[in-house]
Amino acid sequence: MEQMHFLKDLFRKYRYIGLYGLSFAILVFLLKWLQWNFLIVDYSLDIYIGLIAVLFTVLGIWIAMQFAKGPKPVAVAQQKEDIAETKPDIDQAELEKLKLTPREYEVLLLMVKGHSNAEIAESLFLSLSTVKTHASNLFVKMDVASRTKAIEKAKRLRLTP
Amino acid sequence: MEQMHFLKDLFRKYRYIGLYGLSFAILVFLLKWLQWNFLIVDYSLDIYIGLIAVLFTVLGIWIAMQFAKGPKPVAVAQQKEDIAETKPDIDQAELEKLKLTPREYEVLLLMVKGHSNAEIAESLFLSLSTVKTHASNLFVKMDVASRTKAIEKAKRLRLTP
DNA sequence: CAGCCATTCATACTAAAGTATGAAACTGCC
DNA sequence: GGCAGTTTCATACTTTAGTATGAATGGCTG
Repeated sequence: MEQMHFLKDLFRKYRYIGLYGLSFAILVFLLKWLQWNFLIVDYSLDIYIGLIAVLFTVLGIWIAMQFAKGPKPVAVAQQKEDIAETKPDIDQAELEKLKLTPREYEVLLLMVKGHSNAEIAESLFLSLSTVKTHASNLFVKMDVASRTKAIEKAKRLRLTP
Repeated sequence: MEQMHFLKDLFRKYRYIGLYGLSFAILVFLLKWLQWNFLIVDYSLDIYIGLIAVLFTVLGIWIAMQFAKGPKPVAVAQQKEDIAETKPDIDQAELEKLKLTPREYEVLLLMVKGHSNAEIAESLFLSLSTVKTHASNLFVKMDVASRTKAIEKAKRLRLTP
């Protein structure tokens, strides 16, 4: 039981790294395939190189985007500052008054985008139960009675991009 | 004078694209250099490919980060103007596409304000049942599955003030 | 006037949201 | 190590939202 739980935790922690690893592996296969289908037919090496360059540039952008919107355990304060810099539309003062936890804020962001609890659970790799807990605590802190009111208030106080 | 200003604006707008182009050019030179210094010495092609992959992944991440840092002061000002211009009015065309009945639109307006079905019923002097009917028909016409998605779509398409 | 549409409401049902409570594990801090 | 706060999850429950179906009314129109 203990070990099962340990493995579960391990999986959760390194899920993203695993995903990137898998993606990388798939790319390598893709490259090998390209190598056989382009080089053998005696196409220019430059084209092959170019393809790789574009492919990996896209990969890099994708990775950066994943990290940008992904979990940031400690760097939430930094993230908030970044948002404050890039999206002047957010009322940082109002946001801090509410004392939302990073996770609660993430849930709020997806809520505002119109996602259901189930969808939020999938996006954040959480159980439905956990999302409900975050949502409920969120409503208390925001002093609202439902998600629609939370969305309205978030928009009105400019708490979200 | 006019033309100078125009060129200045042009430069400002496409400065980043220029920078990326320049970076890209430098990279291509770098690659050619690598090609001569590795391939000629008969190193494995795979190592060369690997280097390119890593290099362009990093390039991709860098590009993404540059964009993540966001549009600069001028762009932001422009963005604000756009918002100021476009926010107050309603996209009549999009609204008419949906063919909502007047009553359905009233319900939608209150929905966006965060009201529950019960509150809407009170506001419009209707039974809860009727509000539900309007809401349900509304969702079909808007092609959404829930009120939160309807709210998000209404905001996005600027169907409400 | 018959037909269409909008509006209203009811009933009955399913699905989702929201609340309450308890619990386990981790983090950062003194 | 103990403590406060965060995160995660479960279970059980109530409330609200949403769907389906049917039906009555009134306005408008060809």
